Amino acid sequence: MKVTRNTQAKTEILHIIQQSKVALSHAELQGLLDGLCDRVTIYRVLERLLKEDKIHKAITTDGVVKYASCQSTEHHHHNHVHFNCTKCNTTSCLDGVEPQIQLPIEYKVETSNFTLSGICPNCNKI
Amino acid sequence: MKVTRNTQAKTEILHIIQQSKVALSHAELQGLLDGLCDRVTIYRVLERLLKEDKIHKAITTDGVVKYASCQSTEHHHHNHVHFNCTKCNTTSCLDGVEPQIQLPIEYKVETSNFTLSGICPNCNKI
DNA sequence: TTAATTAACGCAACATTGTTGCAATAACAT
DNA sequence: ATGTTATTGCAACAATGTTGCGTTAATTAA
Repeated sequence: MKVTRNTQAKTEILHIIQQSKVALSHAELQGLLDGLCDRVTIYRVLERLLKEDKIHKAITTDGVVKYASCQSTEHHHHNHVHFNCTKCNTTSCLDGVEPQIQLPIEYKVETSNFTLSGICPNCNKI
Repeated sequence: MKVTRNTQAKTEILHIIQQSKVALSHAELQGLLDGLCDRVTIYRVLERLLKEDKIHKAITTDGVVKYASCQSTEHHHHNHVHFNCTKCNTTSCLDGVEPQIQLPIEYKVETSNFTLSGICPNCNKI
């Protein structure tokens, strides 16, 4: 694979993820796409967008994989925190928040996933 | 459900998890149990052990759910870090390590999942 | 020790999520 | 416009997780 093509599915999926204020699961994307493309295509497009650093993955505390767009212009900076609200069931990036971790140097970290679960400010008000 | 019973399956599953130095997935447990009980029973026992705070859940950076025993005598203290080695494919608790996170007070945190992925000290030597 | 109660189990069936192979399609460079 | 091939759709499968229900066995009480 040398060139990557901007197909209809890829364009639309990226657009949806970029418009969304919250991270979306495969199933949620499928719903929003409303039959534009096949289930399998969604998986493959997401894989490609991840590789191209256009989106990143977040995993909720119960193991659901969600996707969000990369806001920062600098890539390789995905060690921010995600918050999953158990009331409205949304997952969103806490962009400003960065965890400080001291770990033995013998560990070589490649990727990370920090997810908090609880009640978001919006649901807390109600 | 009022009383919880110490069944053979529950006893053995907890034993395996407590003996293990690494966190185990459902599939790994099933392999180790070698037909002692049904697949479904493993799910139900794990659920019960979680509720009883005997074990805790860790989710790897690619969404695999793993289970580990709770070392500390104090419960409700599960915000430690897990490390997932991509080489030997093991997930283990970094017991000493605790992430420092500053987040807006409006967030009410209930559970958390911090997982790092990369190369563990053991595999790094080789 | 035995009998009664019911938590927990096994099994079957299903739902969801993710993967793979392959022929058809559609981006895109020329 | 045409050729190349990345990407898609479809079908089939694998893995993971859930649910209902009749049976089994852990525990309590007689």
